Amino acid sequence: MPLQPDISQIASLIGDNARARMLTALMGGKALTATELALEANITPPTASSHLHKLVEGQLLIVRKQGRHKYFQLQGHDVAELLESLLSISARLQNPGRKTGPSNPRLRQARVCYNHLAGELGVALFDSLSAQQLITPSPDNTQLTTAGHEFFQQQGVDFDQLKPGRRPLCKACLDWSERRSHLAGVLGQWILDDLFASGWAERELDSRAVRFSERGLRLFLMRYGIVG
Amino acid sequence: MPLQPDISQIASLIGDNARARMLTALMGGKALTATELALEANITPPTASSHLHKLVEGQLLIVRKQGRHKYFQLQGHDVAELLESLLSISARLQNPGRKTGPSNPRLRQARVCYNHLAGELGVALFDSLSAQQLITPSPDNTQLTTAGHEFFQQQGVDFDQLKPGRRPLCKACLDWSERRSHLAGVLGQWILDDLFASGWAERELDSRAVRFSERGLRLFLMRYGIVG
DNA sequence: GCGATAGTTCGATGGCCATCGAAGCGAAGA
DNA sequence: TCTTCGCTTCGATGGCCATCGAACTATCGC
Repeated sequence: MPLQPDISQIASLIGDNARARMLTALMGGKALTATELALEANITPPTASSHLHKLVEGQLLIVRKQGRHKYFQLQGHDVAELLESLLSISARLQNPGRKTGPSNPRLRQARVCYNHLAGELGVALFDSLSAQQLITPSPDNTQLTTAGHEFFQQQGVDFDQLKPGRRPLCKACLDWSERRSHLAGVLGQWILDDLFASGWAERELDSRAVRFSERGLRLFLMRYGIVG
Repeated sequence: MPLQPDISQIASLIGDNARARMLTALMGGKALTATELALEANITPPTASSHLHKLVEGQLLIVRKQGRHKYFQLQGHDVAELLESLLSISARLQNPGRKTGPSNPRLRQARVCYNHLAGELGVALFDSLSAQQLITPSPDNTQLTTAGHEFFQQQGVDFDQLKPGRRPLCKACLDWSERRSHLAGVLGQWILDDLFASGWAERELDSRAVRFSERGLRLFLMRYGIVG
């Protein structure tokens, strides 16, 4: 039993370029297969297999076998949060001053952060919900107000079905491009899922970017009272 | 200008055992010299010099030259936060289930987290301030209530002198041993500094542990209304 | 100035590990 | 059953990098 946890183990897992690319690819929230991840990291299947084995061993990924495919995904929210904070710091250090965030406008506007919406729109959503007093934040678990509860119930959220397991309903997640909070947690996940389900937006195939349809964007802004 | 920031650079800096030990040593908040850090990491001065050069280059550390000594410290709060979250995850993964936190009771009870108080006492302090409505937390910058403002003014805080620069006055920091919040930010720093200044506690020489005197502990608990 | 101490530079060494090609394995599908 | 596809295992290769000893520079105390 160590006196202090060994940081270097986990850090060195992320510290390899190929593995880092796999992990950031998995920040898109979708489970990806071994070959897809090999493609993403620009390495051959054998190399990828070795890396993935280590990542699973190190408990950063979990794997699900399905037929002859192997689907990998991030182990959990805390891993996603760690990656997000690494992205945040790296962005700041590598873009000295300047405008923060990715040059790719699509990524900056809206992207998936593990299982919820991030980017300009994600931050705007969070701000709007705060301004309307639908959420009342607290440090560890951001709370939904009674007004917020009512609001989301009207939007079709079944709070009984989103059984409050160990995951918090609401949670503030620091956005690496905007450096402000966006909404994570079960509710954040519901909002993103709902976006896709209602056809207002769709995932881009090979990236974390979220593409809104023109109509979808309009309806999204209207529903959540986002101005600007 | 990269489409996504390169995580692996920073992660690999932390991913070396010797460097990781230096960084965690610097979580104590004190600036340390090159030889002290070499001692801490169990390496010879030349090796340490090479590592420290890389850490400064990578903007994780800043260095201050003083005579023939070179004092190193963490570059800033975000670096400290990144390390803290790494500690948190590593602790969970390496102590499967079981009781969280370090086995060293001194470290568990009270330790320095960069520049503020962490551990059981740090968490208890945060809870007590919350319960007394002296702080009212929000996700990005935890606010001081008017009652809290008054309270700390009585304790001798000169809010004019703690000029609100870019750093927030209050801030919730996730504790890696307790998995709950403790108080960071300018005010968190003031509390720790005050602890040392008033002689209620002192740093242990070679670790992050904070040693309270018997009298100091009693006064500390009383001042901040901590029960238990 | 002269020794002592802090830190660096240099070069050599060694080990770890990412990488790949080739071969193996297992599941799907025809 | 044979082929194809997804993934893994094995072995070999190469490169990067942590490490140290020795020599060097700089600063301090005297």
